[in-house]
Amino acid sequence: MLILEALEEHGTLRFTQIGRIVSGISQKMLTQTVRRMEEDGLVKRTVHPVIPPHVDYELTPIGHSLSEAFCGVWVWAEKHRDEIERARRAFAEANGSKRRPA
Amino acid sequence: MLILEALEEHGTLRFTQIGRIVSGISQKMLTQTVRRMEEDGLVKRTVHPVIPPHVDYELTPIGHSLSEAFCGVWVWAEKHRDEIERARRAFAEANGSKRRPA
DNA sequence: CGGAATCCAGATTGATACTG
DNA sequence: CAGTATCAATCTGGATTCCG
Repeated sequence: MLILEALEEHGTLRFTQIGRIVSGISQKMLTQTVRRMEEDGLVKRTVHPVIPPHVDYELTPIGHSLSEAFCGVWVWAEKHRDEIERARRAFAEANGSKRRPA
Repeated sequence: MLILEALEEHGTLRFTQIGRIVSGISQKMLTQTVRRMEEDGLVKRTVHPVIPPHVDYELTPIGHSLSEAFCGVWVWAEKHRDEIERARRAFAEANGSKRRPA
């Protein structure tokens, strides 16, 4: 989802640019994920045969449509994140104390 | 997502009923998932102290809202499933043959 | 019925080193 | 720059058994 959103917002990006935007991802996971997205037809991968190598990634129409589909979830997450956090703490306080008494 | 949709469509359900609707899920995963959903405040879990035990699950308002948020993804998946499948086969034929020559 | 506890094979992932 | 290859550690999920 993060890569999807990165490409949705920034348009065409290079490998390391995606890596910087989706900070915390290992280059292995980045490679695997963009490859799978390419397989699925969500992204187009363009290799420019120059030295040093230059590879561009951009969303396909299907990729864009998935990004839009996820928009609702994205908005939901932002909106309810705090509420979820509170629910977790409330649950921990109600049930956790019975399992891990002081 | 499957559990969420099951509860969204059928309303209140019992443990084994969810298991039947979400067929293929192990009871371990079912337990884990409904527990996490309960922790997150997405579902309400009601235990009726009778023998044999009777436990009901239903979505909370937040759970319903998440279900709605996922609706777009759900529709997208149905709509583009075939397209994704085709893209995968096309990719396999274009690239796989170079790595695994006949 | 609705779980909890245990065991275990296999999938994921990060870290690291190497390459054209 | 944009990867690939490999190892090790972790995490996951399924199967099984037991319980009130």
